[in-house]
Amino acid sequence: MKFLKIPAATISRLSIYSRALEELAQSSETVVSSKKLAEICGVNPAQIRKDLAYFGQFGVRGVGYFVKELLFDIKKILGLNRQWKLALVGTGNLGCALVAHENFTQQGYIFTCAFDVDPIKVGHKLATGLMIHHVDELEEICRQTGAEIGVICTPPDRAQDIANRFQQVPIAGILNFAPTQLQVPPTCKVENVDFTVKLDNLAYHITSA
Amino acid sequence: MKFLKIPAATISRLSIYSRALEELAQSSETVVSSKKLAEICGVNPAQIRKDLAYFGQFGVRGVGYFVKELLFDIKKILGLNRQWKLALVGTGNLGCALVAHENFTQQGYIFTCAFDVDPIKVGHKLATGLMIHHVDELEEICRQTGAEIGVICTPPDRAQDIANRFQQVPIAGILNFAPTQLQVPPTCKVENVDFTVKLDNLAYHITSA
DNA sequence: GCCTGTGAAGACGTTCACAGCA
DNA sequence: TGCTGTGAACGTCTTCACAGGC
Repeated sequence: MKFLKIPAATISRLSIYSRALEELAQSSETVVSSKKLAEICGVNPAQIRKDLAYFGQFGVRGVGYFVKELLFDIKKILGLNRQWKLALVGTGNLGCALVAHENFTQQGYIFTCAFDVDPIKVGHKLATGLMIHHVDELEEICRQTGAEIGVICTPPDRAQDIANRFQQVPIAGILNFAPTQLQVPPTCKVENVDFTVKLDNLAYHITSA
Repeated sequence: MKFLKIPAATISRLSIYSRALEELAQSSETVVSSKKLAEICGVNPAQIRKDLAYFGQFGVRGVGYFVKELLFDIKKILGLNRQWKLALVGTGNLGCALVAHENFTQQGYIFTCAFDVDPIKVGHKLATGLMIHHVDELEEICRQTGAEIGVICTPPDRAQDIANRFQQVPIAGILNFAPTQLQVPPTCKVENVDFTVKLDNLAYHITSA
C-alpha cells in the first residue's frame, strides 16, 4: 500500500492516535473501537479507519482494535520504534526549554549536541549537561554525534544560514522554530513550529466572530 | 465577501504574507507582485491572489501590490491593528521562554498575567517582572487584567482543567502547548502547538524515504 | 506588456454507506 | 449484532487559464 500517496494530515493524526492509545494502554484498556478512539481524538471514526487502511488491516471486525498491538503498529509506521538524535541550534530561552522538555526523551528524541554563536555560552553546558559548541563546528559535531534531525531556535535572520549548514552534514529533517520559510533541497524535510501564526489565527477568529 | 467560508489555511497564509511584507517594507520595497511574494512565502502566486480575493481587491493590475498598504490591510483583516492580552498558565521552562519571547511583544501580544500551582513559584515574579499567581485565582485575575487569549503550558493532565476554567472567565481563544486534544465549547477557539506531532512527521518522512 | 482578479477545472481529503466478517 | 474495511459521493482547497485593466 506504500504506492498510494499518503496525506500529510494522516501522518499527523497517526501521531495523535498513538498518544491516545498510550493513555488507553495505561488505563489497562485492551480493546478500542474506531468510534471510541475518534471521540478521544476529536475526529470522524471513518477517518481513523481510512488512515489505518493506508498501511494495512489492524482491526478485528465486530470487535475493534487491540490497544497495545495498534500502538505498536502505529509507532512502527511512524518510525518511533527507535531513538532519534537531535541537534539544537540556538540556546536561548526556547532552545533550553526544548532540551529540558521531558516528552521528547520519553518519545525517543534525544538531543546529542547544541550550538550557539554567543561566545559567552560556547564552551559551557546546558542544565542537562549538554555542551554548547560554536556554530562553526556544526557540520563536524553533528556528524560525530550522529544527529539526524536539526532543531532551529535562532532568530529568523540566522535560520536560513543554519539550514544551509545542515545540508552539508547532511541532515534529513529540520524542526524550525524561527518564523521564516526555509529554502531547502527536497531531500530535507522541514516542519515549522510557528507560534505567531497560531496566535494570529486566534486573533482573526476572535475578531471576526 | 464575508459570507463565503474562508479556509483556515488562508488565514495562516495571511499571517505568513504579513511577515514577508514586513521584511519587504524594511528593505524599502514599495511594490511587490504576487509572483515575487509567492516565491518568498513558498506558495503559488494564484494562491495569494485567491486568498486576498476573499477580503476584497488590494492590487493594481499591471503593477502589483503596494507593500505598506497591503501589510496594513492584512493586519487589519487578521485583527493585528491592536494589542492582545495573554494569560499564561504553567511557568515551566517553556512558559518562561514564551513570556521572554520578543516576537510576541513586537506583534502586539502582551502577557498580562501568569499562573502556576507550584507554591514555591506563586507570589514570585518572572524575569520580565510578571507576577505568578495561583491557578485558583485564574478567573478573577484574568478578568481584572482583561486577558483575551489563554496560553496553556501545563503538563497534559492539567490542561483540560485549565481550559474549563478559562471558559468561566470567559476567554475567547486558547493557545495550547500541552499534547492533548482539549474539549471546549464552540465559542472558544483552540490552536494547538504540538512539537511531538511535528517531530513524528519528520521521523516518518525520514524513515520512509 | 504586465499583473491582478476570478470562474472553471482539477486535485485532494473527508465522510458516507454498506459489504464483509467475527 | 457489531465493528472493520473500502469504493463511491461529497466537499474543500488549489491551480489553471484567461478576461479585465493599468
